[in-house]
Amino acid sequence: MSGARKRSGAEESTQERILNAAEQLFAYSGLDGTSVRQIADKADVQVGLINYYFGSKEGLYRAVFTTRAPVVVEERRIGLRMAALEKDPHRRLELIVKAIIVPMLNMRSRDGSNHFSQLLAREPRDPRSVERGIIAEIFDPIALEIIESLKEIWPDRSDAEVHWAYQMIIGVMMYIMSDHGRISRLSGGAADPKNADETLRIILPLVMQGIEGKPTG
Amino acid sequence: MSGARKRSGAEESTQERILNAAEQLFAYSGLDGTSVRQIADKADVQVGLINYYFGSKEGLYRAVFTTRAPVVVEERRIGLRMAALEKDPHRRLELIVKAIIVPMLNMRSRDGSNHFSQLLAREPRDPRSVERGIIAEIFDPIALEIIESLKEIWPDRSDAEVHWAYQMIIGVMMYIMSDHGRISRLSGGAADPKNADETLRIILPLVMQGIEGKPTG
DNA sequence: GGTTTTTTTGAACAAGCGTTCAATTATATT
DNA sequence: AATATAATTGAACGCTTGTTCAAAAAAACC
Repeated sequence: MSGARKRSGAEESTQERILNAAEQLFAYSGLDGTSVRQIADKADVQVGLINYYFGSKEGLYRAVFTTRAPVVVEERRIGLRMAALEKDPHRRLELIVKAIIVPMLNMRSRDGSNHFSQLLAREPRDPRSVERGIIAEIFDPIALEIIESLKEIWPDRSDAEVHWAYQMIIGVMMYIMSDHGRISRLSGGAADPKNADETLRIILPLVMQGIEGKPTG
Repeated sequence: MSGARKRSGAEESTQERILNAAEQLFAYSGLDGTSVRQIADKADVQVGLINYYFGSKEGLYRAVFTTRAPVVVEERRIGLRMAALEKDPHRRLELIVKAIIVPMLNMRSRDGSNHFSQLLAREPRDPRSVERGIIAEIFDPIALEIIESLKEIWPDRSDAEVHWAYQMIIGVMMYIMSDHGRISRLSGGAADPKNADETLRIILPLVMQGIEGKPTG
């Protein structure tokens, strides 16, 4: 039954197998909709090992984020540093927006963690996410860095204006990342977020125009 | 124990009490995170009555949508008809965008159904929502009507462009509706979607500018 | 006022849940 | 080779899950 256990040279550790299975199932069915036994089955592992390695089901949930999220955060940080080198405000802004969106699109097409983007889009939409504090812990710091970068471009804008602009970028991106076929269904296939390049090409000017004009007055 | 059972003249029926309790709990904990016993307790009702009236837990979940959603859909339809009377393209577009956003904001501040907006923002973010088909059944028709209205304003835009513009409006709105304090937390209270008027005042120009410029070229 | 239908009760059902643990096997250390 | 540590097994724990159902109460009907 074990199937793909010791296939290639680089074999997965037990923890990794559990994390991969958990990522996939949590992304599809959520924290409550996934049972530890489902995860254990998919990982080809005994149920007890989940508690042995991760303490609890929620511990495993948290572990998925702490192992996967740093990749996105680091990519964003690099993009932000590159943006800081650009003098032209318009181009600088575009680089900042790209620093936010591109790591997310990358993750979607990356082999090992294509499910994590769904999970990540899902988590902050859950009211109980606030209690867990995962998003606050992992993503608030980089979010504040991004907002600081935006403030440098817009010294005349108020805090609220900058924050709302930021939220608009995140909002559009998150919405598209968490789409499960409705966009394609409604448009008869004309618009499809599965295509990463196309999505960026369309979304970028939409977002740029939205946030670049002076909001009030 | 029963508490607020036969208080005022207009007393709630058993079904209504179950629906209200379900709406609230589903909004906060999701379909899987809510148990029928929690709902029964909150509604001050026997567990069996949920299956008696709604067949199953998912039947109740579905019933919450079919009883609450038509209000939003109808408000949008009315807003769309009003927009059709406006000749100026810019103002027409603004009325269409308002027809999308305002019913959602209204629902948030309405007494009986303030939790439904959270539930509604949550449902399409669940991958299994596609299997349930609730969103497709209830909201696809009005969505297509809105897109048709947009096409009338933009006869030169491609299907994909119009659909992406529509998705951007919905995306920003949904993101803000499903926020659970992060926007306020990050901005130190400067930006807070709890304030409906303020939210519309800020979001409207952001979205308008985003979709009004010609996307490609 | 008696009869039929609807609603409510209270309890039970089997199945699944997350977690624990002693016993066993494998790996690393000395 | 003997010992100590880590990983895995297999089964059990108590509890909650959604659903069912016969019996009792209430409401509607003729």
